[in-house]
Amino acid sequence: MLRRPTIKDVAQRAGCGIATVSRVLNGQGSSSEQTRSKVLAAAEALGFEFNDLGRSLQSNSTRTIGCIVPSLANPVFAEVVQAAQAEANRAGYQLILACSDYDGGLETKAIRTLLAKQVDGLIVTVGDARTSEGLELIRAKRTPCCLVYNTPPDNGPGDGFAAWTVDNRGAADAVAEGFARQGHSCTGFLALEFGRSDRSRERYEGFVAACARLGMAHPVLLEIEEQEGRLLQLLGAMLAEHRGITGIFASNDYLALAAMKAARDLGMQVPADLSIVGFDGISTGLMVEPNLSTVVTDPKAMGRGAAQTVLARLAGLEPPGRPDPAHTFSFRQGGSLGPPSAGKSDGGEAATSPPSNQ
Amino acid sequence: MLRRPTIKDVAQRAGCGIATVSRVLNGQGSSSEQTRSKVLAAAEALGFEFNDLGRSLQSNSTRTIGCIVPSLANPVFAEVVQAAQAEANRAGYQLILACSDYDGGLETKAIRTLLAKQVDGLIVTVGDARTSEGLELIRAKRTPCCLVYNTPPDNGPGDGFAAWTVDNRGAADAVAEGFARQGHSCTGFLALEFGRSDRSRERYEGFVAACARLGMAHPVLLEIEEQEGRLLQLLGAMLAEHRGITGIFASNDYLALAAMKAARDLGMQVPADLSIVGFDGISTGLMVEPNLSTVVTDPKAMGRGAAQTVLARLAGLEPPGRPDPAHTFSFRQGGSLGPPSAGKSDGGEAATSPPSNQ
DNA sequence: GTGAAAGCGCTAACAA
DNA sequence: TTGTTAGCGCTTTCAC
Repeated sequence: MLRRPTIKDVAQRAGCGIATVSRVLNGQGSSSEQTRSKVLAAAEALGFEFNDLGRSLQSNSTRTIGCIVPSLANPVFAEVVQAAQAEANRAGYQLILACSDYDGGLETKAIRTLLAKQVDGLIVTVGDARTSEGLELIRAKRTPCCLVYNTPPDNGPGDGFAAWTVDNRGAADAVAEGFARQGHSCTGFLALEFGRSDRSRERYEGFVAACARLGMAHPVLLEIEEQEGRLLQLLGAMLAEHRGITGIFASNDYLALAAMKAARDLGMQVPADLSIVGFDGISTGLMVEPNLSTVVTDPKAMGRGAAQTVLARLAGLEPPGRPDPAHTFSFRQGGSLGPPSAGKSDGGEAATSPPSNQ
Repeated sequence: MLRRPTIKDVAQRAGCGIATVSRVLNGQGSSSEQTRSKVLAAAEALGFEFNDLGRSLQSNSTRTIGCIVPSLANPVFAEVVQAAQAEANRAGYQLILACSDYDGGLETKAIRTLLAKQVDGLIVTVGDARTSEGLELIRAKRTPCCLVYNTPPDNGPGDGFAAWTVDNRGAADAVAEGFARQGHSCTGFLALEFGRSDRSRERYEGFVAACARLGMAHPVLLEIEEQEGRLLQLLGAMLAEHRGITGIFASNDYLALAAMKAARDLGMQVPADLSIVGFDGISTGLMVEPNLSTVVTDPKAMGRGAAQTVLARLAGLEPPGRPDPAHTFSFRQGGSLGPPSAGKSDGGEAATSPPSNQ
């Protein structure tokens, strides 16, 4: 027989009813030592394991939490997921993961699928909390949900959702101040999935506002279109085009590291010819020379916090308190941020490489 | 009413039977334009969505594939997962992910859970394919499964499993030859989760054998116990203890990068005082100075291949052919591997840390 | 073209 | 202590 044994098979073999099997194997209710051992023996002999489908259908709970992040390629989300999973497991829940690949369509589809699978809760980073269709679905179904790294807007689908997030604007402010302190004025904001990430947008907007406040030039938006191998070339071309810039704020550390490499390949010195600041605080940033200046966040705490929030709601308990926005990040000054070299700070061009004249 | 609408509610509202609703909403069987629109309207009005639990229980298929990897912190596995997910989605399957954290107990538990959830197939990297309990469970249940990065042993639980993997021994061979070509003899093998990873073990064994064959000294096994922040310190201490070593083969790129950093902090030059070779070929290895020498693998291809293999079995088709072992990796020579400096090549210890004289 | 009913594997209420 | 039974939401015969 190829069919997996069911509780019925066990009951038959043990010579008892299925309810008895359920009771014994679940350790609930009472049973005589007699039948206990008979059931145990039968289950063992058959290699019986419960089928969660039946159980979940009956109990109206899957003990499962869905998790959706844009990508696992970004170690930040990998950490969020790992931390959330650890927390969920501790509470006897299983995490089901899906990636949206920064694609709104996939995001909606993934949320729909997880909802159909009757996940008990959801931990989600959406592309844009103001417009996400998926969030509408979650709200309609009233499934407990916590956002991660998204800021819930005052209206739109994300409104009213719990969230563990980073104060992107405050962080961008700190970065702008870092640049100002070193005497930079002409800066750029480098982003990869800009327009598909509300985090990126918030960081950019915050940076623009802070630069204005500090009397610096309006930052240039440096948007990278694709990836896959060509990233360094694209970055190189972009840097070559914007020689006037003395400082770059990258929307994540990976991009920042790539920019450092691209600059080096162009014969530029970091930070003398170009200062670079990242975002996230991934550990690799500490392994390069010079160290990466960056905004350090705590993705583990975010993942854990979000999981606890959902878990608490499932258990009918008070959710954990969230950190003060000002403590959701810290600015780490590293070697990649320094004063611009004399020739560059006043908008001139010290490092002329091919011929250029801005 | 808080309860989610079921097919029954839709039927009631549309004034028809549940079978009709099922047919209309699934687009199967025939139905009059009349009832069609009535059902559609009712479903729309109620915001009805199917509950996969009932469907799966009935159809004996969840259109779900389980995936278990040791950790997402290693970008290699993150890529495997992303690729496998993309492939599964293309075929209308959803990936359910779990991480074992390099813990055998968690690994078994995760496999048990996924099996109980009735995943249709499994894509798995286990700690050790020779001893994994989880693989026994999978085999007992006859769930289609493909290993990734594990080598299926000739006996033990993993025996007979399909696998997409890297020729670890061959790769270790190439690394040893790389060291030999540069004149190294005293080397070390650096590993983090050694003993919890059969990949690591195979790489080490292959390296030992190759060094012997090439007339080099027996490599020192440099095992790191914990992580979390203290990694660089531990590495530093370890490097300081083994000054005689001129080359290190790290079991993954992250460790290799960390070792480069630790060496630099000790005032050592890479590669003059210490050559370093990694494993995996993550992109960050190209962003440091000097470039990381490493064994480049193709985790995306592994994930995709494993998914295709499982999917093919589910569809009753021929699985895709796997690559020739010799083409599962390529050795990339980078700046982190060079000839040892004169003072060090003959086993002495020229570089006595702080004060140094080469 | 349509609906009644059986049944997927399980739990829980109720009877015995 | 134990077995019978209803029913979770769905698909799928099989009559009508």
